[in-house]
Amino acid sequence: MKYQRPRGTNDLTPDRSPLWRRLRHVYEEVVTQFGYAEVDPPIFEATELFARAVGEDTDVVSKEMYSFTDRKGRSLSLRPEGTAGVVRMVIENGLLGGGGILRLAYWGPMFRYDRPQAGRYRQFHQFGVEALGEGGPALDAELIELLVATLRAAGLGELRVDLGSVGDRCCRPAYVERLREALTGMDDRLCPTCRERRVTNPLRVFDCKETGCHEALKHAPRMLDHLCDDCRAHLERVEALLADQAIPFRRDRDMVRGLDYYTRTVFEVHDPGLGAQSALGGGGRYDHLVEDCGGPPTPAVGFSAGIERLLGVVEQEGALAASERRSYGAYLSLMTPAAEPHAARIAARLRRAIPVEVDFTGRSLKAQLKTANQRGVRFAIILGPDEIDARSATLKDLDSGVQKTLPESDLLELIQAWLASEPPAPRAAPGR
RNA sequence: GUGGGAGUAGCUCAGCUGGUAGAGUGCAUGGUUGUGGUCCAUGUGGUCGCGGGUUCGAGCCCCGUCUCCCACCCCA
Repeated sequence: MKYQRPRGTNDLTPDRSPLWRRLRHVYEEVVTQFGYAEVDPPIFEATELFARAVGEDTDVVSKEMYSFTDRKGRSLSLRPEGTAGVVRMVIENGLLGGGGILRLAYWGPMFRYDRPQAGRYRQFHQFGVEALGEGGPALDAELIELLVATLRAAGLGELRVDLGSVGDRCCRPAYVERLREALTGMDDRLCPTCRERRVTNPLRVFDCKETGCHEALKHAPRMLDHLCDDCRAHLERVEALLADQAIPFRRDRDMVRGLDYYTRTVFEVHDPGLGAQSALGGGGRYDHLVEDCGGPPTPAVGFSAGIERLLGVVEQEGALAASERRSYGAYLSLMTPAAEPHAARIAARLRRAIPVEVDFTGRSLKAQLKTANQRGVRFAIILGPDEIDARSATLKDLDSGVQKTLPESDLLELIQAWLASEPPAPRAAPGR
């Protein structure tokens, strides 16, 4: 094979696109029901935006970005996550002036140079929401509820919500100091990178890849145990609201998310049946990001969810199984090229009501009907020399095998009559 | 970034101790003069991922490389 797709990318092939479209539809429905408006920032932005928003020291920024310089020497990067772009858009377009909560949703491709694995790709897709302008815990709970609602609407049953808090500007500095002290005590057991992190960004030691560091950190102090009163109250309020909505969750003291901008609430949703890459979505509060990016002080919360992973679970569990087949469509079989004008005229008329596919191949009628059957359409329309002469068409119901030749002007009427009455037997093959 | 498994027909896979590449499915044609799904017959199908090496001879052994899968880790 001469060309293959770049490592870690996927082709959305026709057999999977119907399911993809149904997920997209579920996302649109739920997001609309919760009052979120869709936005779509570009898939590349100034590298600096991501470095600033996500954090220079994070894995994502330091080694997973697809960065390039354009023809004028500017450094740009394919977006590794969605929040930074949305925040930039909000500030640049002055969307915060409206009062009330600004509720936004997005869906699109993200890029991270990572080692591919089941459920982990270099180009992957996320949908997510961002809610700006309100700092109270009720909004955090709403987002978790929205995420869970979407996953349930996609047909998932068992879900696990992990909840934590990374503190705020009141309690985090004190905790970081405490952590730094603890790290100093175990200096000899840390890798060189972590020894450096101890000075620059102690929180990042928690996502070190070295097994030795992992062991050493088992008993390091956790943010969750050192929250200030406000942060603790916030977390407990979120938990109470979730309990009230009958959303099962558990506290996760080890949760440290890979992006620097989070404050207070952080959460992830997992599917227990998924294996190593079990996180379907995650997010949290980011009360200072808008300000840090040059906007007015604005508290906010957001999350994103991985569509490929969701698709995997949906396929695996057979949820959303009913296929999107064009059971009401028609397949036009031409027995001679002379029927082409006739076919075009009929197709144009029928397409106002039903999907129509025309077979121009000149193959045998037998072969064309076989294809019609595979397409899963209800009707075949046969156009041969007799039909051309009489300006008629032969309509065949592929479910019952019944067929009738009639003037082309009466075709649509008969199709609609046949559609109104259920076919005698259930359809044999589901087609695609 | 680390470790393990795999790559053979469009698809799913078999291929012994190194000795002339197989099955199922799909596709095509026929059994049917202009009629699908089931069945039968016949046919079509290959850079054995790519590059190098060992050998009289490599799908099989060795080295390199690419890709996929699984796990660690991280996350979506």
